[in-house]
Amino acid sequence: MAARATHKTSESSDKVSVICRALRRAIIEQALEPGAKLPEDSLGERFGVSRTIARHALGQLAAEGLVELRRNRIAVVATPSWQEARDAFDIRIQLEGLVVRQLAGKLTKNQIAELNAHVDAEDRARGGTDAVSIRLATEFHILLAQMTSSPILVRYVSEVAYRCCLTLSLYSRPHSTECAINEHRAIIAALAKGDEAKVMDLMHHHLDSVANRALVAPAPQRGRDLLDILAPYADEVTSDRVVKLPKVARHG
Amino acid sequence: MAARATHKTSESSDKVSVICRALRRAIIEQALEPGAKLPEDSLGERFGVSRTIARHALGQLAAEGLVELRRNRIAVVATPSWQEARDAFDIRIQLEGLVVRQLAGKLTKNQIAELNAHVDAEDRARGGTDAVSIRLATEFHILLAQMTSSPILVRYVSEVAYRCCLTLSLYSRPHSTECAINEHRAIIAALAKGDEAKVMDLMHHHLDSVANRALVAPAPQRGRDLLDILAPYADEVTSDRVVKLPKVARHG
DNA sequence: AGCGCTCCAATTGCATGCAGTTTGGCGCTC
DNA sequence: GAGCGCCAAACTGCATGCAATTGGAGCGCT
Repeated sequence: MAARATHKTSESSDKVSVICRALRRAIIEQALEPGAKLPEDSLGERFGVSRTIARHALGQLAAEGLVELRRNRIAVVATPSWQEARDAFDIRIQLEGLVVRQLAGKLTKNQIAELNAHVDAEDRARGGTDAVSIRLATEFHILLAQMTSSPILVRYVSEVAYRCCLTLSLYSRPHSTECAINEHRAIIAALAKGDEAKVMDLMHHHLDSVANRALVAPAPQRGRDLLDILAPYADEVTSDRVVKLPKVARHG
Repeated sequence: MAARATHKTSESSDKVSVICRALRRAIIEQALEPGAKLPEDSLGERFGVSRTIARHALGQLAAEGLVELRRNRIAVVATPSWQEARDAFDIRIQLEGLVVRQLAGKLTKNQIAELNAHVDAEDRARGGTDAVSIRLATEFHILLAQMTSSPILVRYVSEVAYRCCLTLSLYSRPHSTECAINEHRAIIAALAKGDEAKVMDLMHHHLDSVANRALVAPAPQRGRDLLDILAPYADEVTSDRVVKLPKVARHG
């Protein structure tokens, strides 16, 4: 029972890691929505630490892509563009393909039981809020990744799954988690049977359908900053006056 | 001065990012070998910043997997296990497959020229040290990733490529970069022709062969004084507080 | 000599303080 | 009323200081 897969890279028990975990969870449960401000002072006060620590935690979360940090500006919860969301799902499909390929036919009975227990928990949570359902669904995938015992794979799958979580809260409409739960069960079954091709296919379609359910309109561009949109166009302008557009209000 | 296409996500111009870049480069050029100690004091002294900043930089590099951080212990350059190295290459193959799939047939003339120029540089560097060759080869892949304009893909490919760099310095024998250079040229050609299947295949075999050439047997490393190693990297730091000469005696 | 203990230098963990930058509101002008 | 500039509050960037922990040298015991 080697469940003690503590990542040596980070996530020990120092204060920074605690704050990271708390914020990460708050973000993926949508308690903190994309764009929410995260001033160092407030965080420090809230968690009973100094600004130094809060700052460090924000740095870590920025490295994971959950938080956006701009010099001299208040940190905010990341608001991925639609295209970034799409990219994140593409990457996720590849990575989780790697996971199930490694896992097919190699799961112990205990592991299968653990997975089933998790999905049961997802089932029980169906009555609750969407946020909790989404978190549990995400954690199912992370649990799978952990079973590979590959720290690198765990880290990347976790990160990208959290990112996808974030985009779900931005672009998805009221959620229907039930089919996802069934797909989870199907994946477990195929993994147990050791049918690698089948499980790869299942996982691919599972993630693809989640992505498609979530990322509906090709051009919502909600919450996207005008300057970002115009950035590629400004590159071709040679005048030095393009740098500063007046503060144009977003229509909306 | 030409407009810098710096990504805003991180790597701006604050001191932490500068130190991260310097250390990252020192690590992938094997000036800092896996296992090398990175005390906050020494880093701060060398780069002319306070320990707070050095610490923050170490945190970022740890998040990228280049540095290992253990509570109350001196940070060290990461020493991936052989298995982790193998996993990193597997992930890399998947991610770079995504890159070339997106890029096949979509490159502009300028981009193709840029790629060719880079490989030319690799060619010229063949007489130099292995470290530089390895860095250039890695940067070729990162350059490809950047052409997807997908920040997420760029970040993950960069990270995992750096990690692979690290393992190369641990497990590879005297390098033969020439075939890699030819493979780079072949990839460019296939990308330009838009032959997606071909380029996927080429990239897959390219990375696989690099991995197989590299991951053979461990090689022992010798240690050097940190401050000496970092001397050339500290030049980029613009601070009057930079300490010019090491004043820490090496053992013996 | 070999083994364990103690103690101190080295180093990290964290808070606080100060300086520089951004934000947003207020009043002034047109 | 809309725009512009100014100023204080809020906030970040960074250095420094102090307490806690580590590890290793030196010392004594067996």
